[in-house]
Amino acid sequence: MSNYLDKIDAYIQRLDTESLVALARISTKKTFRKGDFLLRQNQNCSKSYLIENGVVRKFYWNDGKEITTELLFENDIAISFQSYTLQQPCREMLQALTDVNVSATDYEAFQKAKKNYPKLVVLDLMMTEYYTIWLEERLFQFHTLSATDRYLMLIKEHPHFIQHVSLTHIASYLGISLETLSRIRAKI
Amino acid sequence: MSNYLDKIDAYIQRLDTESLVALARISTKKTFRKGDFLLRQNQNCSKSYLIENGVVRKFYWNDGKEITTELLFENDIAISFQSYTLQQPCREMLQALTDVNVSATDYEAFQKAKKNYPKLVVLDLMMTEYYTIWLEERLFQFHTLSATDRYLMLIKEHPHFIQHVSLTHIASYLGISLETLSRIRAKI
DNA sequence: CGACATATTGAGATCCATCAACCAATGTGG
DNA sequence: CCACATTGGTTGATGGATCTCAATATGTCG
Repeated sequence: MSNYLDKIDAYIQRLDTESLVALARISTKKTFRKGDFLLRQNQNCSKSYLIENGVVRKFYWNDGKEITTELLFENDIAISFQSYTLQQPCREMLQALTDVNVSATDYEAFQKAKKNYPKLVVLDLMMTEYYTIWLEERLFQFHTLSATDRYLMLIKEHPHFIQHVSLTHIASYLGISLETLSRIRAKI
Repeated sequence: MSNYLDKIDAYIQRLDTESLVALARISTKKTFRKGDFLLRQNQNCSKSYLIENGVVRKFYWNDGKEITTELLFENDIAISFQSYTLQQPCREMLQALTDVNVSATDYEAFQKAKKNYPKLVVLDLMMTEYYTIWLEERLFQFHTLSATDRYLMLIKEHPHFIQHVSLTHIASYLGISLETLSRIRAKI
């Protein structure tokens, strides 16, 4: 899978100057403070945020509880996919867990740029494919792994999560209670 | 969400003749008998199958059990996404649950066609986005809903599933045991 | 009919959530 | 600088949801 990230990276390197300039022109640097929202509930997700440094969490409210669905770090792209794609109000919010620097790209501007620079459509497709494969893997884990196995998988695949994110959010991300996570960790 | 299917459909209707012809030229009708495999484990998923009629199930083996991940009907596209996209051996298999007629499109031929007909890239992106949003919704259900609620959601959103697919496969699709599903149904 | 797949039901075990008490670290106002 | 509140994490007791194993229908097809 990280091969595929390399492939996307290589594709960007090989892009013609015009496409790259067009992309740069619609992107702007932004900074968020710890606790700030990049995207609030029920807003339209009108921008995609490429994280340059810092940590962002994606979550929604369900039954009075926050459910964390994604933890985003350097070089990850923070969007609420459904809201961004359909340009509808979002269920999921994006919040900075640390101070965060991003490169923000406007949805409408990107759509226009894709019309003029078809290679950006290919890029969009590749990035979407990458996210889709990630989703499939995550669904696989929920479908077949126990709480303990999901945690073991997490520390194997994303050891840095533990250092940068509270156990409360990790537990929610794994779909288990904080108490259960605490017990799993104690037992290992 | 079905709005988005309409949007994809409208996009296809508005495609220029050349793109449509190119697409038609790389697609062939095929028939599978009940029980046949459209795709076997560890094969490369080298074709996408647009189902014209019949039912197909996507599943993989885990810990000696079949895990059903998707149930596909008329107008659905049957592929193993990761295998298709990365052209790697697949974990998931595709099997016909009934006699099935499909329109099969070769992966390589489609990649070439996309180079010559950029609108097909847009189409590919739209279909991928649709699948991705479906995956997000499914993950949401695993993340937050109980077995009973997942079943209720299924009969609400996909009432035809019950008529065409055995409870054994439905249970697996919902990530619960056949016995639990049976009890849930008895209680309602 | 017999054989095989499919579904139901019961009993017991296991996993995990919930509720509650407690602890440690950090921050804040006086 | 202390008292206290707040946040984040641990631990224990209990109950509920779901799984597993086993027995028993029910249905289907040669």
